[in-house]
Amino acid sequence: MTGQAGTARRPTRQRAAIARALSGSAEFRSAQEIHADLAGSGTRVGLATVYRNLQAMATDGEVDVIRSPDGESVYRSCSTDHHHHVVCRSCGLAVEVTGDAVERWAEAVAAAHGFTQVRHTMEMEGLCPACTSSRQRGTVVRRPTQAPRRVVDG
Amino acid sequence: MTGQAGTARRPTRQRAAIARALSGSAEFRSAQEIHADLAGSGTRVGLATVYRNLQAMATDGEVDVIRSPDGESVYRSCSTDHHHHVVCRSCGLAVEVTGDAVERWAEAVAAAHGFTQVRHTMEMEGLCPACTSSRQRGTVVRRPTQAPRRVVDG
DNA sequence: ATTCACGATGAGAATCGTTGTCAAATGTGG
DNA sequence: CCACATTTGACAACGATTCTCATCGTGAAT
Repeated sequence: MTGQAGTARRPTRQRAAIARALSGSAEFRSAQEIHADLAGSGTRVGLATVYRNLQAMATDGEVDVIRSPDGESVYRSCSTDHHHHVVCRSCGLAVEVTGDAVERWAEAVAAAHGFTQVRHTMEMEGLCPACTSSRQRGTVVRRPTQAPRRVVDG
Repeated sequence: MTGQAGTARRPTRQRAAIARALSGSAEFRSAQEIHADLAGSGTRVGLATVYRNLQAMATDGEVDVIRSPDGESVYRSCSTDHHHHVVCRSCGLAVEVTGDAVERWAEAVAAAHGFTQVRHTMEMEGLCPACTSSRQRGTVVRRPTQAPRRVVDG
C-alpha cells in the first residue's frame, strides 16, 4: 500500500521531475506517457516511482485524475485550464466545453455539505449531429475504430 | 475489436440474462460481479460474453458506464435513478447529491452542439468537514484504508 | 561534518481486469 | 428444413498497475 503518514513528504529529484513534466502540459497524461517523457528527456525515473508519486500527488490534491476510456489513469496538474468534454459514442468526435454554471453548482453543492478543496470532473457522451441523422435514416454507419477528432469550443 | 455492423443485434439467452441482471439493481456493477451473479443464480454465461454484451449495450446507449476508482468498468442500466457523489479524498466519506442544475446544463450544452441522447457522469472530490478541520489544526490523521461511509442527501 | 532512522527508489515479478482467438453452437432469412 | 453469419465459451494473451525487497537519499540529531 502507498505509505502515507502525517509527516511531510520528502522532496526528491524524481518527484520534482514528475511535477515538472506534469505542469508542462495542460492535457491529461498517463503515468506511462510521463514516464516515457522523462526517459526521453534523459531523466531516469522508475515506472513504479512515477505511479507512486502521481498517486500521492492526487491524494494531496495537487493533481486531478480521471480514467481515460481505455482504462488508464490520466493526470493533470490542478491549476491548468479547466473544461469538460462531450464525446460522440458512435464516432468519437470530442467537443470541449466550458461553463461557469457547473463550476458554480459543484462548488455550491460541495460547500453545502461542508466539503472544502473540491475538484470535479464531468463526462458527457451522446450522438453527434452527423451520427444522429445517420441513425434516423436507419443507415447506421457505426465506426468501430474510434478516431476522436477534437473540436474546441468557447 | 467488437464486430458490430448495421444489422440489428441478435437476441440470445445470455444477452437477456445480462440485461435482466443489470436492470435488477440501481447500482453500478462490474462485469465480474454480474458474471458472478449469473453464475450464482444458475445461469451459465461466459465471462467474455458478459464483457462483450455490456460493451455492446454501452455502445448502443442502453447502459451507463463509468470507471470505478479501482479501475474496473462498472455498468448500470440507463433509466435508473440518476445522481452524483462528493467523495472525501482523505477518509472516503461519500455523499450522494442530486441537482437539476447540472442535468439541465449538461443537456443544454450538449444540445447546443447538436448532440442527442446525451448522458453524463460527474465526480466531485474534496475534503469532508472532519478532515478539513483536522488539517487546519495541523493534525493530519489520514486514513490510508478507505472506509467509504455513504450518506444520502436529498 | 558525521551518523541514524526511515521514507523513497528501482527492477522485476506478480496481479487482475479485459480483450483476442478460434472452434462449436445457435438464431435468421430463404 | 438449410445454409450462413453471428454469438458463445474456454483459455491464452495483454497491459496497466501494484507489490516486493534490497539499496539509496534526505532530514534531523549529534
